[in-house]
Amino acid sequence: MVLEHMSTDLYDKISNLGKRRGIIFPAFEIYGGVSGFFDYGPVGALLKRNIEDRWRDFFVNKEGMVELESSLIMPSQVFEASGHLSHFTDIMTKCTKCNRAYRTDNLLNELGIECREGMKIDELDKLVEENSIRCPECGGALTKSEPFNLMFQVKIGSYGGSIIGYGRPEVAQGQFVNFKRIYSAERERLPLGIAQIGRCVRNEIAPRKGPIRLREFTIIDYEIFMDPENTSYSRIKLVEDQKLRILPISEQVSKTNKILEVTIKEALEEGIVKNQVLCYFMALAVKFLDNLGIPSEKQRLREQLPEERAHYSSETFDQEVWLERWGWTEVSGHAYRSDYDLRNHMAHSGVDLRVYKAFDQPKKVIKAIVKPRIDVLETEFSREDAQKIISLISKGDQNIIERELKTKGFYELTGLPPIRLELKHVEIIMEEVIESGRSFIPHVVEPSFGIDRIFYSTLEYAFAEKGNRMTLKLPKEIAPISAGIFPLVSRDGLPEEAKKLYELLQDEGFKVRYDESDSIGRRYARADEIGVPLCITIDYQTLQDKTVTLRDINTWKQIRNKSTELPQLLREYFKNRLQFDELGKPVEQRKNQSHN
RNA sequence: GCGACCGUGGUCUAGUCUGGUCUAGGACAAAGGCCUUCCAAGCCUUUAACCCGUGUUCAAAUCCCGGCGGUCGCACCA
Repeated sequence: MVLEHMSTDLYDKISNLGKRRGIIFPAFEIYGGVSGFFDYGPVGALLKRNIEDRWRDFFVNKEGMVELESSLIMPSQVFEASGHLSHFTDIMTKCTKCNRAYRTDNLLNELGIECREGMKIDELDKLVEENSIRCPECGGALTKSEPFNLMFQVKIGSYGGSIIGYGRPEVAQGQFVNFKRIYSAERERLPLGIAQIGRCVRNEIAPRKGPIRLREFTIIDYEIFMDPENTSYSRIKLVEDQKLRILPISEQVSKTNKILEVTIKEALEEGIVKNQVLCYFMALAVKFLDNLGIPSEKQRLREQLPEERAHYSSETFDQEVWLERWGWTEVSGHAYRSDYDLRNHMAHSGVDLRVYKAFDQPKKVIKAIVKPRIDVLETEFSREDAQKIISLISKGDQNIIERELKTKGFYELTGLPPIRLELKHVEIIMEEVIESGRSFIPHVVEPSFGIDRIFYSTLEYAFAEKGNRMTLKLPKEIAPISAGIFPLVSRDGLPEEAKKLYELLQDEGFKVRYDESDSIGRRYARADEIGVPLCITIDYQTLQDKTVTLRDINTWKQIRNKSTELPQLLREYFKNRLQFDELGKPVEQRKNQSHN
């Protein structure tokens, strides 16, 4: 989608506002800036924190789940196990003539030369040479390939013997490496959701699109560990009828791109979404953004095409939001990660990360015991090989060996070379044992949110203009400042009275701002720009009866009530138990008399 | 990383083609004061910019080169 911006668009307006009011702006501006880095100013930091707290409330507190805060820098072993070291490293080649850079494997694939995943640099270069491949753009010769890693590498420790670490490109690995500890601290329950809000770094080649694609950003990764044999989520009953807007693979392949509007119940029944847990949290994600003021009709859940999905994931959806300049933009991803991560950490660390779950009742299980017949083996194989075979049998899954021998008549032992084990080589004894439970690696459903993108989307949907005035119509729950406290004029004791109320509300835990400079209208306008939902004005009547006026950011309506009532009333108002109109008696709109 | 276009106070811009009249003009914003009984009123004062670095020239915001940054397109975004 190509959008022409002859005039300033929403992004321009928001980046101006962001700079002027200390919301969000490019980092290191005094040194010319570095692309891919943005800083949050005083107002932005508050808003971002409120959005994160909102997320906590939705996904952690209300779901009875837990939170983790793990290290940003992790040793290389973590990323060897997670696959990031191989997958986040692109092997690139450059044209010596026009300087264009290519991923060597992509270049080969495009030219119909097959190369398998994880090929070494030498092997790729050899293919380039053998097929005498040159720059597809200008025909120039290509350089030797070099690895380009999207992860920031750091040396841990300063003297010799330091170890290599990386800045995490996602926070999720923290949950996996700490799984065992948290699982036991949380009394060994499944499903167990472990959330983490944290900074991540990726050394992107060419970050663009303002705060949409950053080199340092905040991610919320939420790992929901569950028993693969029980992937139901009881709370789904509560939201069955919620509508989801889904763009399935089929609609993308056929290029019709029609968004299906289905209830959660239908989505699951019709297999549009296969995993119940995944579906539940996607629905919650839609609700969450809706709660931030991003209407659900401006969102969609796009199913990732098989080629864009991670190889271990059987289904992945992106939650996308419509942004004026960039169209549909991913703000969260929802992936079924199977047991991939824990399995790999288990293999690399050697630590058993399986969980044990007792059966309701101990079960009688028929177990096969495969006993090698040493006499037969030794006549057919050398003594050494026979020993190897015996060892391999004992390490293998006896039930599987038994089943294969009985159905196929042989079982292939994975030695080098593979050895064909036949029924005559063993004696099979079926034994009845009592098992009280089973061990397994939990499977994981991962909703993952890009907070900076959600932050920007929230601003875009809150932004409103009235004449030459701008207003951030943020939901009051996430407003950076809850109320502005203004004396109508800066004399006659009104400032003193206003400051009393300011301190009272501060003491009561509200985020409030006091302002007495310029006309009252100008102060309202300033407050509107940073999304202050309520402006409280102290006027001459306050001096007589202690009542103040409250003005609503959206309607400009005013009501009047006693200032001593405010802490209680505001608390209810910000919890959404009271509407603005219920905060006091309406005030007639006044005309400005002084300016006539 | 490649290509095109672009970079002037806090924000938006005029000026760049055709070097000097620009120690840079305007609008809005901001700070201080006066005034002020409800939606950016008015008056006074103040702050404040040519992205960075070379070069060409008597003279550079303006022209050349390099860097950094931005937008768009391509590529990248397991």
